Amino acid sequence: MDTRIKQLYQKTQEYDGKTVLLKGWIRNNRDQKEFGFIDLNDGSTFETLQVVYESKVLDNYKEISKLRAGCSVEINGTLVLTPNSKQPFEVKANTITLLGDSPEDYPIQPKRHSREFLRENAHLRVRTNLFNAVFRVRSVVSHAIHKFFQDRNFIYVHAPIIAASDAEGAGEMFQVTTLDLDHVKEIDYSQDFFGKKSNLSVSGQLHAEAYALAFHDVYTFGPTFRAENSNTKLHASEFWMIEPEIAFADINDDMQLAEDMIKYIIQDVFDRCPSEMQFFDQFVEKGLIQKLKKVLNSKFKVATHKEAIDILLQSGTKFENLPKHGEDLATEHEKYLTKHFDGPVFIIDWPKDIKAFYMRLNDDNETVAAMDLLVPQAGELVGGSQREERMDYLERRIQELGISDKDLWWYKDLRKYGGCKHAGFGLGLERMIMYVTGVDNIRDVLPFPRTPKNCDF
RNA sequence: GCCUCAGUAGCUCAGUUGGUUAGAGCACAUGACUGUUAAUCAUGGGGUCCUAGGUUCGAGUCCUAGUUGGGGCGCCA
Repeated sequence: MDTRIKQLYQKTQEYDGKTVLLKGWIRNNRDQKEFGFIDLNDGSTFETLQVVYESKVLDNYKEISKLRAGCSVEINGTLVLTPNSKQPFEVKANTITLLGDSPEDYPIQPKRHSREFLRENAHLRVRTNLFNAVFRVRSVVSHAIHKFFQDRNFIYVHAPIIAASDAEGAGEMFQVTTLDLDHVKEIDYSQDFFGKKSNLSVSGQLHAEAYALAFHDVYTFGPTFRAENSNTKLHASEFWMIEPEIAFADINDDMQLAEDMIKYIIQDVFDRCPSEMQFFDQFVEKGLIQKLKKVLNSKFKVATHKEAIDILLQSGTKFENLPKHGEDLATEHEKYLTKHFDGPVFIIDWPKDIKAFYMRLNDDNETVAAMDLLVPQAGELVGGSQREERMDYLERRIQELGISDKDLWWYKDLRKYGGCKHAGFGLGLERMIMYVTGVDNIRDVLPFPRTPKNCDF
């Protein structure tokens, strides 16, 4: 039975002097006259293992010394402690067998590559330190999110991925159809698969609300699709979102939940990915660990939209877009605000005209109980609101915004039957990973990113 | 969608005012080396200078179009 390198790091003393069988990929191979060193990675951990091999032990020494980065090998050897060396232990090989060769044109070399080059080799880039670390953290963050909610008795809801309603008024959607578009002359949606026009989901929120009004506390966690022609470091056409929804709760409960969740995720990544975090801190964003520790130990700031605009107006900064009461924040405004507050900041009480129909109208009749959490680098990390639970208010907003409500009858039923105040938010998984790792491009935290004009792999 | 920058060896890049045979580091190949760890040292091979067209005695360099990628902004939970 083969051993994983992670086990060797976890129980080094137990393996001292023992024979182990390892399978993995060569990261680097340095040979000398009578002996050589292989840096082996088997994917079980960020760390590599140094394997020492000697000509007097291996009968295939010459061949092994020629193996290049990328080769997969099987190694039978003995673990020895090396307390005086750079690495705590190494494996002295008894036998090394080549399993899969790697020709000299293997794109991943033991050197620095540009992110752009690695994006074009998305199938191989995960073999580098950076992407190995990013995608292990992505897995750990995903698990942390489930742990956080499950520990709090939240129900995990699988919202549908295909939906007919575009009630949210969100942007462009990917259409789903089985019509033979190459031949159909006039499109008749009643002849389409669902008998009506359907799209990939842009949000699971409305469905989550239905389940929150039965389970009290729920969350969704799944892929989301946006067909916007957005070309930025923060936007992808396919990404993952987490959308908790809590009943008998208001906007303050909502913000508290978001803050607790984000801190929980950060702590869990610190606990489970210390090597990865060290790597990010050293090579991706200097001071990352300190920044996140500070976030863990401080209360998130809160400012109303009006206060935020005032701060911008009084800043003396010349913005390309003039900050204005009642209007949305531009990217440069968000950046200024996160710098001003020196950490995550909730912007609350947004003008109703620039927010969605389902957000609860405040008593001033001008603003809604919405909150956006802004963080440096990842921009809008969380967006949420208390939902409008009052039927008459909801119907008025639907009318004001000219939304077709024929698909919303079931959503309104949630108010008609046992309605209650409730709230929720959406967290962009990729933006969370960007924030935690310091990686500043969303295309580098998605395994095979989809963006406009790019659906390779 | 708008603006902007770039494309030179497998990778990262340099390339002067338009001038003779286009360079470096890493990688690769061969060799040296009894503890390397982004090993080191020596030698060597490796180029459709993104594509097409144009200006010129002469284009990697200048012009036009296309294409691919980066960045900024917008759109956007």
